[in-house]
Amino acid sequence: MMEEIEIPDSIRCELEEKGGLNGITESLPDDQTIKDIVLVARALSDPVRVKVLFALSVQPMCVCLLVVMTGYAYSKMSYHLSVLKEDNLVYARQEGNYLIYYPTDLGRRVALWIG
Amino acid sequence: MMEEIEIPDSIRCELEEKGGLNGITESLPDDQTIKDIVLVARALSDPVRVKVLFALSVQPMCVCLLVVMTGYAYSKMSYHLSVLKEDNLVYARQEGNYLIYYPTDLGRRVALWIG
DNA sequence: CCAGTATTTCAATAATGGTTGAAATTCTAC
DNA sequence: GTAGAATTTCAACCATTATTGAAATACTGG
Repeated sequence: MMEEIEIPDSIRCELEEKGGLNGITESLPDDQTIKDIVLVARALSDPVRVKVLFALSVQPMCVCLLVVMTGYAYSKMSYHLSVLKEDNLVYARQEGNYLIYYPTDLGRRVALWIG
Repeated sequence: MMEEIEIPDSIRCELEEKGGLNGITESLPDDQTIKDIVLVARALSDPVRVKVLFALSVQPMCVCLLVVMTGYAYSKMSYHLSVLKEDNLVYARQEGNYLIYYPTDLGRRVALWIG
């Protein structure tokens, strides 16, 4: 994959100093890292999920509290929790009749991070 | 909005120390902040956009280079650039026949941030 | 003004993600 | 084991996002 391609002079110069397109490509995060970033980004791409992640970082909660907090129906909340869970930002522990959701380490870091 | 709701003891106690649901709700980021987070997250929720943002943070480029770098068609790349642009992570300047894309300050910060 | 190159826009389609309400699951307390 | 509460799952539907190829735009050099 070579640069036999017309590009403006202003760029050609800088680009060659950096090892051309190949040089730049090699300096980028690897595919797995990018995948991980995308997963977290997708989990945060809905306002209720961001809110829930922040809230759980302050205080672990059962679903019934999250339902009251957001005004969402159980099934809707459950869907959004499943997205957060799949992407490893929260996890749940059963306690009696209740499921209590907690942020994972990653979830806590992300919440701090963007807060 | 009150906590006249059944919740497990293990939570009730901690929760009340934190001012109940209302206390927690008030400690969360405001709606505008959450909206901003969601915008950035949506922009990063596709691998090619993440890659492009990183690459531009190393070296501003015309679209033709991004097309070579990714193997994407122009129209596809153009679409993804428009998403990054709308969400204020990149901007473009015309130079002769070329459009050169640069990261915005926000874009640069985000790239550092998640790198 | 003409031809050519770089890029965007558009409309149609495909894919993914979110919402809904009802039914299923899992636990508890009697 | 039955009844009841908390939560998830499911299928159907709606909404948003991504892909495609063709046509439009905007610039350059002659």
